[in-house]
Amino acid sequence: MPELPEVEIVKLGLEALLKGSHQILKIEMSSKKLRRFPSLKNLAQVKGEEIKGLKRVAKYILFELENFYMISHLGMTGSWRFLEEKRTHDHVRVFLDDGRVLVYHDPRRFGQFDLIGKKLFAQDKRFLHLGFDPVLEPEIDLNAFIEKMKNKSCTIKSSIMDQKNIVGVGNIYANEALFRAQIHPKTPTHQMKLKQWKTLIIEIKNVLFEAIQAGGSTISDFRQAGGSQGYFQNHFFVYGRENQLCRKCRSVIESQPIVGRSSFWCPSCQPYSKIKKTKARRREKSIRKKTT
DNA sequence: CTCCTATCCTGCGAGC
DNA sequence: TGCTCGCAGGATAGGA
Repeated sequence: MPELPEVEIVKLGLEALLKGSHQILKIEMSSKKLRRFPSLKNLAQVKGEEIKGLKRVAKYILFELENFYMISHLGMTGSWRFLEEKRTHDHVRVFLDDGRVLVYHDPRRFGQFDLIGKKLFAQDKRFLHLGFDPVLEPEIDLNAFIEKMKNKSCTIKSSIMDQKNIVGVGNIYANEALFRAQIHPKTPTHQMKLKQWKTLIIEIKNVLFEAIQAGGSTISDFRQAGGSQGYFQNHFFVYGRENQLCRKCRSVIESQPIVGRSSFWCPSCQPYSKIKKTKARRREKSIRKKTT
C-alpha cells in the first residue's frame, strides 16, 4: 500500500543506488500483465538510453531517460530491488551497463511499468488532472482549492484520497490525517469549514512528512528500494486499531468501510454528532434498511 | 459534467 | 491439519 511517503522513500533509495551515469542495455518483461506495460516498439527503442534522473509525480516514479520517461507505479505490492536470482512475481528486469539488474517485483500486479516518449508525456491522461502535491508544493491557493471543493457531496475521506484534488494520500494517511485534524471521515465535503480545511491540509502535510522521516510505513509488503523496512506504522493513531484505545482520549476506536475502504476513527476526538442530516446520511440509512 | 460502483490481482488469516 | 472464504486497496472504465 505505497502512498506518497513510501513512493518518495523508494524514489530516494533508487536515486542513491543509481548515482552516476547508467545506460539501459535491455529491458525484459514477464509474460504476466501489469496494469500498464510498454509497447514492444518502445521496449526496443529504449535500448542504449541513459538514466538521467528520477522524479516523483503523485504516486508515480519517473525515470528520466534521453527520449523517454520510464514510468513506475507500485500499485499495492510493487517493489524495486537489484537482484540476480529470479523470483516468482518478478515482472520487469532492467539490465544496466554496470552489470546490475534492476528488478520490479509485484505479486498482485496492481502496479504499472511503462515507457512513454517525452513528447507524449504532457498529454498523458495519468498526469493531466492531478491535484496539488502536499510535499513538493506545500504552498497552495487555499481559497481556490476550497472553491473547487465546496459543492462536492462525497465524504471528506474520499475527497482527500482523490488524486484530482490532492495527490499522494491513500487510505492509511487519509485515516491518520483526519484523526489529527479531528474530522470525522464521513463528513460531507461541502460541510467543511474554512478552519477545518486549514487544519486538515496542515495535518496532511505533517503526517506525510513524519512518515517520510520514519522511512515510510511497512504493512506486510512495503520495502524500501534496498529492501529495508519503514517504521511509521508504529505511529498510527487509528489505522488498523479497531477496538483499541485512542492514544489521546482512551475511547474505543471505531471502524467501518467508507466507500469500500476500511476506515478508522475515534468517536470522541472525531465526533459524528456534529454532522447534520444530509443526503449522504439519508442514503446510508436507506442502504441499511435494505440490508437488514 | 459529476458521482458512484465494480473490477483487477494474490497472499494471508480467520473460521470450521 | 487442510480447506474455503473474505479482505486488503490504487486507479480506472463505464453506468447512472
